[in-house]
Amino acid sequence: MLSERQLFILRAIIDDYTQTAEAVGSRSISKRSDVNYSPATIRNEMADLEELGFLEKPHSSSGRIPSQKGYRYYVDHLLSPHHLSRSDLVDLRTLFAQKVSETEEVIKKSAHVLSELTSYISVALGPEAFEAKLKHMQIVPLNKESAVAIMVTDTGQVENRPLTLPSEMDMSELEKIVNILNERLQGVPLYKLHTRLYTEVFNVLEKHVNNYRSFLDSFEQAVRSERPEKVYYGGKTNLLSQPEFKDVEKVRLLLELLEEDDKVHRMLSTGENGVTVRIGNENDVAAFEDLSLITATYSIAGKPVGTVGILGPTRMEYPRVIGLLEHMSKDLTNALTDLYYKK
Amino acid sequence: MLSERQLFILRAIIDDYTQTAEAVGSRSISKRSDVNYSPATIRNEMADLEELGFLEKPHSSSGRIPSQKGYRYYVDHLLSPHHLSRSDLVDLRTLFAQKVSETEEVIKKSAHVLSELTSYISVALGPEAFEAKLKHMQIVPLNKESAVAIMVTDTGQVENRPLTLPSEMDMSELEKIVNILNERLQGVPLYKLHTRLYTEVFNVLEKHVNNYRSFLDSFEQAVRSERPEKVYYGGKTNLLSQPEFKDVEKVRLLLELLEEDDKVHRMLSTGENGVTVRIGNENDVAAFEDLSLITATYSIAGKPVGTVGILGPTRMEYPRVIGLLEHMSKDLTNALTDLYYKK
DNA sequence: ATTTAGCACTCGAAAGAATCAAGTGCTAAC
DNA sequence: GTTAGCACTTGATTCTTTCGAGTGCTAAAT
Repeated sequence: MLSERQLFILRAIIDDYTQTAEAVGSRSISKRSDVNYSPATIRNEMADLEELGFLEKPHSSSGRIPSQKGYRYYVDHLLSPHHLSRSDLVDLRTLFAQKVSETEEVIKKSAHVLSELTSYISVALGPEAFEAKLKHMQIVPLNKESAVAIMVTDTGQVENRPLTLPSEMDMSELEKIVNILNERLQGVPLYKLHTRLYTEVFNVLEKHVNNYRSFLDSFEQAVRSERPEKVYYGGKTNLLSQPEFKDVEKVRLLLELLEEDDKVHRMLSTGENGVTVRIGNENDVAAFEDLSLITATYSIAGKPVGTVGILGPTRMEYPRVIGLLEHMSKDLTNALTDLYYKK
Repeated sequence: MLSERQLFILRAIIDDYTQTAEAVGSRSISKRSDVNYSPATIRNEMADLEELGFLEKPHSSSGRIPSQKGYRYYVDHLLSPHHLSRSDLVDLRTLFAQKVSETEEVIKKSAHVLSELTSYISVALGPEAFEAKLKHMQIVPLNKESAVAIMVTDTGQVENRPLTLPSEMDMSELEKIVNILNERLQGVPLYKLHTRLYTEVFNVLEKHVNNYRSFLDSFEQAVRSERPEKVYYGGKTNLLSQPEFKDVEKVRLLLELLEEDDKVHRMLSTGENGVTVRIGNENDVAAFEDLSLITATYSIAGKPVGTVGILGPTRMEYPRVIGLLEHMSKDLTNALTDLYYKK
């Protein structure tokens, strides 16, 4: 068990290092006005903390920096529930004071504000259209051969897919098909559409439409084609000002990773609900070695649908970032739920 | 006027520097098998070329590098119409051999292929939906208050905007409105929609619909809200491997600029048709000082609608990149024209 | 039994000096 | 007009030196 004083010193070192990015020496802590121990005493404690794995030394005669274990302890045990500063609150409030009219826009803006506020990189996953249910379907023919299928979900998202029409299909027939599709598929989640097509629609179509076979094939393909999930970033360049990225090679590795949306997507959608903190190697990605990722989920009508997060150096301002994300997550949940379920 | 030999030397220096990124000395040129002059002779010519402004020296005792004027001369006068290498052609052909089914996807892929092929950054502007004409309009109500307006253009693009419904509007009325809108607005370019609304639709709506006023207001706003144009990038991190970007600060400036889509958009949409080469400062952007931007436009049915480009170091492989872009521009034009206008 | 002053020691960062290699410009010879 | 020869310039690299911040340990003070 760590003594009161050890806790104090650990916290002091993390706070200091968070700001300066330089190893913290015993003297600089001892000089703080709320400290009455001599540098020597503090050195002894530091040596103990190092032995316990909470601190480490970049080289043998330097000050200490927190280890990953140190940060972990700090986040798990030393973090008082953080109250956001007045100005942070104001910034968040103005964001959500604007009339929210479209999901994508809100997510983008949230990511932007988060990165502005923190000077770190923010990431956001849009709400998964996938689970949403079909509200209305429309097929608009463009010419004899091609058309666009449009699907509107109950959450107001619009998906559109190009479609090839069988050569001998006339307008009235197409209209009939659309009616049948709407009748049979309303309320079906998008990801189930293509299976339902055969169980629900096939035989009805068979009865009423001549050329149903080739149409159905092309339609099924259009419906099936999965959209890769979108990842939104804010302030991708912010980290470049941080001293841990003075090396271009590191920058390249990180930015290359961030361009692979699917990897990032997998990393963010952990399934866990609420705020999650992953420090350094806990991310299982080499490029994140000295980065931490903090994520929070947001929901629509009680169902978690997306994630916002902050990617910063391991020495990031945990309390503030966690506070911000908690708050942002709540605001997003409210705004989106309002948007789709207001009566 | 430059002598035959001067032209040869200028070209040799540019070709060499393009590959090595190191100042070129007289000896290394003289050693080439197709050269019979001694280093001293070449030094004399180099001194003349420098005086004329085509070459410069990083420092007094180093070899020469091409100046911006040198590159400009090279591009304008020294470039033989470039034939693409077999492997480049193959890569492009396989890209367009796949069935093209959606605009955005094609543009994205094109950008990706370009950056892969060149190891530079590729940029692409999607086709402007703005000029396209309305083919069909649909309004899908989500609940009592909100709806989504969907506009399909004759080029197959789908735009959707959220909409607030007046509180006392029933379904039959909405249907009537949609019919009127379609009847009156079909064939109108999207960017003219909101003006036409008042000249064409206002008085008809007045006659047939009770609650037309507040609906029209909200609809007009939805239609007016301009979508910021999208810019697609490929290989944003490619340049980081180039020696001109060993300095993180430069990287930051560039990447920050690239995040401002509107600026990039303006830079790319010059109005000029065909292939354009802008070298270094010709771009009027500080961050592009040692970068060149080569762009080419692509068209749908003869009308230029978008741009693809390559951003690389000034010492880029001009002939190859120009060849690639010319080719890509033609392929894109064909693919997209096919997509929308095939009979 | 803690705490602290004192001091030798360690190590990286910064500054300076020495060396090297590539390349030039100029002069004089071909 | 061309070229060999040579003194000279300059950035890059490597090695030293110096400096300062900080440690660990011992012994004295509380």
